[in-house]
Amino acid sequence: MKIEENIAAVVAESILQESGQQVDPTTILLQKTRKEFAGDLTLVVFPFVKCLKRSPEQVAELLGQTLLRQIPQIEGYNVVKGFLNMVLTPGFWLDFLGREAGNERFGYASAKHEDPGRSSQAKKPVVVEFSSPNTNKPLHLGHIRNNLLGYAVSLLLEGTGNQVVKVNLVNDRGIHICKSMLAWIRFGQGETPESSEKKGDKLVGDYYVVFETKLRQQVDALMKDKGISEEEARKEAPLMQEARSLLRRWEARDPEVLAVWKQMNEWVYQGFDVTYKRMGVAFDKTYYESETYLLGREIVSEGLRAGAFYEKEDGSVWADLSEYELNEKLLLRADGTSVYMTQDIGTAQLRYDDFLPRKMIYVVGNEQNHHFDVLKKVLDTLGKPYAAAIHHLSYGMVELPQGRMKSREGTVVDADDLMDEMVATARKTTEELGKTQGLSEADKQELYRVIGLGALKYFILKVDPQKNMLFNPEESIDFNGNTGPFIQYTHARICSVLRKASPGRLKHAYGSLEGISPNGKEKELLKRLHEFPGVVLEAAHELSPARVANYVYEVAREFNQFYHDYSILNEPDQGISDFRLLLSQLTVTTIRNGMALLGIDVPERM
RNA sequence: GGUUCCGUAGCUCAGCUGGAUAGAGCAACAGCCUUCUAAGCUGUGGGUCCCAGGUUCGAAUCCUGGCGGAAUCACCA
Repeated sequence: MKIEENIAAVVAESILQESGQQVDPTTILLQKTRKEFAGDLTLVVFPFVKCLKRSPEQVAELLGQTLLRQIPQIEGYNVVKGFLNMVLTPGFWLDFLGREAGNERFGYASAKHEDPGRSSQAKKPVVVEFSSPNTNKPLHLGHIRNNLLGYAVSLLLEGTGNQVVKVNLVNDRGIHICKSMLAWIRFGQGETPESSEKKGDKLVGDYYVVFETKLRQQVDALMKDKGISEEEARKEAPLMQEARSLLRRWEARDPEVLAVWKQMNEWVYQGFDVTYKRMGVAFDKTYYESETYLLGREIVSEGLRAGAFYEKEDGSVWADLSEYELNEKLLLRADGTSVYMTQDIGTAQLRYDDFLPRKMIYVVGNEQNHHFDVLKKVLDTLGKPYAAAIHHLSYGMVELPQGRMKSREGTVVDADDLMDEMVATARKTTEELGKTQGLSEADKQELYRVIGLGALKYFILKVDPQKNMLFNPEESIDFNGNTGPFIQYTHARICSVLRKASPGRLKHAYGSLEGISPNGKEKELLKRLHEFPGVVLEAAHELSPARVANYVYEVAREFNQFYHDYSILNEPDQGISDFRLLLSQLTVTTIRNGMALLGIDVPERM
């Protein structure tokens, strides 16, 4: 039993004895003692003063005495106002260290879905959708946040015992890809990634820009010549009409159009693969909108027959959600073609049929909050059992100093470029510090990659997903302070110490903890490490990798303070030296596992 | 206009289900490398936690109302 539970039980019992009243277990609030007070755990006694009819100090004193008597791991206490600060025995902390220092999986939970004793519900997987790119443009900084967040959340859920299925939903059809196709057909002269030595997604993205540029010219001319509004001009522009016609031909399965479409998407996927691989993300399954929208269309038609939806005179199909304050929502156009919502209805069903998940998490920007409210309601209206299983993990936008990224203003931060820059900065900084002697060229390249990507990933993941975040391209991402490289550096530093310890030292050290009394810094660090499994659980529960990121930073900071003040290997007292070695060992595991849960690698040297 | 989210130091961000004197980093300034990696450590300055009420023994945290910002309310995705 955890000591916190033990204390809570004694407190509840004690209050029952004194007052005859049952206390609400949630009012027994144990927190770690603040640094400026003596003690390890603090109980807030204010909630109990009323029923015990005594002053806060008296209540704290009473509970303190009882706890001291009944719980052997408590060796003392002090009372400050309504706070009871308890001091745990060195033995408690040393037991913890001895138990976990050799545990490579410290912080991870056992796999619940493989546990035969678990309920069938707990064994069901969680599906996490992220990335979800369009095939007309390369990935940018916004996608980076999405991918890193989705991947880290998947790792967190896996790390806490869930079976996770990572899925990508590629939006490979629609007017946007037709625009790229049209521009390529009209102006491309057969250009291919091979002929131009461009990444496939970049090539297709460039034609999207060509389309928009040429369209702009036509629109401007139309507005000037005919004096019509921009909106009308966009509709009338020949290029726009051709793009529409291309879409219709695509939906009609015109072989010529399908061939171009297939070819261009293939180029894009090859490009995306390179980017995903570099980013370090991967998927268990990829859905394509071109393969799911038909199912969505069927489900909507069924819903219409069943009376869940209604048809307008022009033949379009709508859901009436006005009773939920959500207005009406189009589900099928008059010409029978589908919209985004139609497609999402289809994929939800497909996903449910494929995996029977207990939860379906969608990592999608907060600009789509409304879309998911509607989706859940529509599925609910259809009586779909999985409507309640849908969870929109809504995250904030990445903004630039001048606001959102706008392709028209050329302020989009390209994912590949950004990763290149980060790695280049990592190389430059590392070379300046000159600590890589003895590393092969390949090792060095790998190190630059690990540091550059670590800096980028940590920068993104340390921010609470819900919040918008700012990225300033003018200032490169920092490598000092609360950053990925700082944490990686701390890891490398500890590895260096562990390498220098004579072989077999660690094993021998487990036996020699008896009689050690950790000093202030050591205990701070131990207490911090003790929190790790709880932090991981909370982070998984809240789907917030930021919790882990900020925690790991605290660990690294506290280790560096300890490292600065005390010697590990040069400590003359063998017992203390062994203890510090184990402390370092557990710290390195915590950093490595914590970073791994974020999808960030840590180097052994840097 | 309706709905949702956000507002904490000059800047970027923490602050867990309400708990003690609100914390880091960056930037600025001042120190610390013949000792296990100085991408480190220490110190100084820096706050009306947007504002006003309310609930509470106790509010940055919860409620109400303002103010400011963002998103959304598409036959775009």
